[in-house]
Amino acid sequence: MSSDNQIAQEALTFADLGLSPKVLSAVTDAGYTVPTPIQLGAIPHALQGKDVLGIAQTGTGKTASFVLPMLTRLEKGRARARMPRTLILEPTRELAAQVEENFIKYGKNHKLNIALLIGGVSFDEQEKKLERGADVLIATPGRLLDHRERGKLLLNGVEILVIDEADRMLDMGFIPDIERICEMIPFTRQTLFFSATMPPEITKLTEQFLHAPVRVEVSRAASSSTNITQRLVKSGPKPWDKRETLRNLINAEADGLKNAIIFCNRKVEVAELFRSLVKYDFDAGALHGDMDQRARMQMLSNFRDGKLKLLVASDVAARGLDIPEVSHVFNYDVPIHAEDYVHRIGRTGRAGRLGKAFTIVTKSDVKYVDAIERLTGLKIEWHDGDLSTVVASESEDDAPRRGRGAGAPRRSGRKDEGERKPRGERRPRSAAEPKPADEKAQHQPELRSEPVIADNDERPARREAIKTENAERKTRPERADQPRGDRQERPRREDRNARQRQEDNDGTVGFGDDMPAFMRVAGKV
DNA sequence: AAAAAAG
Repeated sequence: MSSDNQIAQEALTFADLGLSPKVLSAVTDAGYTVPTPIQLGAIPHALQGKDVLGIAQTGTGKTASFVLPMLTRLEKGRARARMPRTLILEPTRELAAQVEENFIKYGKNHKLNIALLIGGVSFDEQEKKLERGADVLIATPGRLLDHRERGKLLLNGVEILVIDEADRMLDMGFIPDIERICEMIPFTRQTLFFSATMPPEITKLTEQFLHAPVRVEVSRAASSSTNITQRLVKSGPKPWDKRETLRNLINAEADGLKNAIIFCNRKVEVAELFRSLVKYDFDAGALHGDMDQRARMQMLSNFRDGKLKLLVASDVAARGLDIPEVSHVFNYDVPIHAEDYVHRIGRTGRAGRLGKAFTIVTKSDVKYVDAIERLTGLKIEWHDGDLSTVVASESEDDAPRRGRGAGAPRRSGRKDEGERKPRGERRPRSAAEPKPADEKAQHQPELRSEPVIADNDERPARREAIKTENAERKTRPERADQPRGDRQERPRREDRNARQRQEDNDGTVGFGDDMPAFMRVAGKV
């Protein structure tokens, strides 16, 4: 460990790490000169053929810390048919694709065959690539094993094995698969193993499959990072309350909001919230695991390229995805598992940038917030007053407003909202309805919110640009390969009331009738 | 109270 430190102190640029000229030139072309701590710690050892145990979050430069030495080592030798020379295991399809992009970027001076084996796409092309002999094989476990069972893949030629995001593999129940795969690969391989955390199961795995690993640990940037401003935002409990809270928040943050990921706990909510935001003319897209794979990729790349401002997503997007310059994370739902919170907000404030993370909290979420604060050891401030200042009402579903004393007469027959259209975004009460006088004081927001970086002079132009791009995007024939045919079941309501939007962003983007079918799918029950 | 990954 002292040797790591020495290397870290002496080697200050990529040129000092022992990478090949081809790799170095690609790194330089990509605009990088100074390695991150994980790269400094891992690359020299990886080049020497040692096993590495890297404990690091994404956003720390972890991917390059195995891609670059692998490329250097791959310069000697050739792949044989169906016998890949290296294997990288990733927990999600998006992460796998992201690693492939890294190999393409940094391997541009090499002639390497790269194969990406992930589910949701056809086998044919993947098999062709295997047949041709893959230098680099990047895979999610399920599809990899599938190929192997079909006899299209032999793993006994693998020289380097990378297991990435091991703790997430654990969460997702992949460990048995990982063990199986590890056992198929020769003992003589080099193993590079990465995990953000080291729960006991993972430690056991490393003891089982790593040989005298060099341990490289970098301080967790994301979890305790001070460059992310975190706030809790009070909200009423109903979907329309939360959606309104979110809209208000997005509008209030408009000046500093370059782009944002909005996390929901469930796929259904992703689809619903997405539809709602589009209806309100926000530049939004959606991403969750039930979407067609092509659409997932498309959404992600649009968001990454800045063609899409808001990405409504499930936790498929919570970990690992490397999207630089996400300015905001909104937790539309408080994550049930506290660790997920850390991963979600880690999508912003990356690479030393400033980020903001807002979490919408209803009364019933308080216990989850407590768990998050316990985990992170931080008390998260309220954005504009805590829940005691929100409408004191919200017993389950009725109670338009529990004015104290003689309650306002309930509207009869409104016990369940069966006949109401939740999609209509109607609010059960008027926003202008005054609070009882004795509660007014509490209603004042604490005027101590953080300063916002002012760059509003460029904003309108930027918005226009985004709208234009969005309009282009929606003309893509996205639904061509959509298998499910339940679009017509849902009555369309295209008669928008003009009063729905008194905001300035009435440029009418959104999908309207062009909304791709996959967006609707998850909303079905 | 979930999501993800094989189909």
